[in-house]
Amino acid sequence: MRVIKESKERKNEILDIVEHLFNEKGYAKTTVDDILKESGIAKGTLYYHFKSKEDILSAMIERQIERRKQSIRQIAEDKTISAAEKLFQVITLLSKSGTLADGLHEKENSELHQKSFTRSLMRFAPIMTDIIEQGIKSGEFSTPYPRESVELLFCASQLHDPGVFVWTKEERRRKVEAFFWILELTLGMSDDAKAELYRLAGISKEVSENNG
Amino acid sequence: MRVIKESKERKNEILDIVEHLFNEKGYAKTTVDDILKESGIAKGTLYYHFKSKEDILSAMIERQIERRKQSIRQIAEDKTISAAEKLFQVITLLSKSGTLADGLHEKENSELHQKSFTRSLMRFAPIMTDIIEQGIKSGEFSTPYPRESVELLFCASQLHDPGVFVWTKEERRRKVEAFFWILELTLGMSDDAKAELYRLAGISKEVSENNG
DNA sequence: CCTTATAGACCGACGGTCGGTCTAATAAAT
DNA sequence: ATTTATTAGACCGACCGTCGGTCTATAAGG
Repeated sequence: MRVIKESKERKNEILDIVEHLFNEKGYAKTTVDDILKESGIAKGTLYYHFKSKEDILSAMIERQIERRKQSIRQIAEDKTISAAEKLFQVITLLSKSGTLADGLHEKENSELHQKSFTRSLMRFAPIMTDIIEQGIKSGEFSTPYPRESVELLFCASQLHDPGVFVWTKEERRRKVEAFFWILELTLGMSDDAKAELYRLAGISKEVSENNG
Repeated sequence: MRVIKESKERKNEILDIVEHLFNEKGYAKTTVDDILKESGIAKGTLYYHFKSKEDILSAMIERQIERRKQSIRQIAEDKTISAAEKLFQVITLLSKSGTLADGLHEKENSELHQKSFTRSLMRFAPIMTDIIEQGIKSGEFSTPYPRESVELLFCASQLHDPGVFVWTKEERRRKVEAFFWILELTLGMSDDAKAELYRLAGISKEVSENNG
């Protein structure tokens, strides 16, 4: 019965399970006993590793963010592609599965959503700002407020999160269009950069369509 | 002890009290018993008028939104001022006391915040879009996406909500600057409109300074 | 004028859920 | 031998929500 694992390993195991549970039933509706049942550990064990249910949530979000941060950083440091393409890749990455946790169409997940949103912005914005500044140096972009533009775009992405707002197909199409339009405008994209963005967006149109 | 009132009246009385309590302690940390104690009614009475704690939250938010909607509509229908000034007045109105409820510097108010945010956007955006379209007709603004621009600006206002993000004074200054810059850009403001906006923003600079 | 009835507002003890604590025993690792 | 990880689950207390019953007002019937 008794299996001993390193704290790190056990923690990750628990986080795997709550990630699954929270995304399925939502944070509030997942009880601690659910987590226990699913992971087959005792209550004492859970509270040995985490100090509260919310602590588990924070840890899960932090882990998710850290993973994405690595992916984003990798894109940002890629020397073989333009800033415009980097930006596009990051947007694609983030729009996959909402900005945050997977498929929480549920309301009531405000805690998860809110926490994930603010933490993501704080952690991703600096890297994305780097990308914009690379683009400014290379002449692709031109804006007096790179950081603030990134933050704005980040906020705007909430509009496309089906867990927050529900739109019709047509509304969604318009909103995606508008998003790209605002992107060009606020970043002051050069004609070349625009062309590249549209080329990329054209190729993988699924991005905007999967997102509902 | 027993005082009998009409349902409407009692409901409003309760909503007055929860408005106060939720803004002071937050939704999650306010217990139903707190509401009872503060309003001097019994539990059964509360649940006679509302079906759940969350129902109370919804009702409170709905009432707040309805009030603001009246104010915004009034501004939108004012025939004596320009669209630029209308927009400015609406922004001022909304930024007063955050986008939503007053002074919830607390985290953990995600429920209140989230609900209020989405409901506000859905209810206010149409009226604000009207204002933009008036501005387009009068030549003050020019944009292919009036509705989407409004939504974007609305989302962006979260960045200035001290209950969501905490910035230094300098950061906040920059963000307000950036906000106005993006406003001009996305709405395609004419030089006249820009000038008017800056005149108005200059006069009541307190707006951006009170907001922290 | 005096009962009787009906409805709607009101009451508060109680039930059930859920997060979190505590204890006491135990096994593996160092 | 001490520390670290684990187990099992009884127990606690805070909370939300329910339920049976009560009070008041107004109206109808005698």
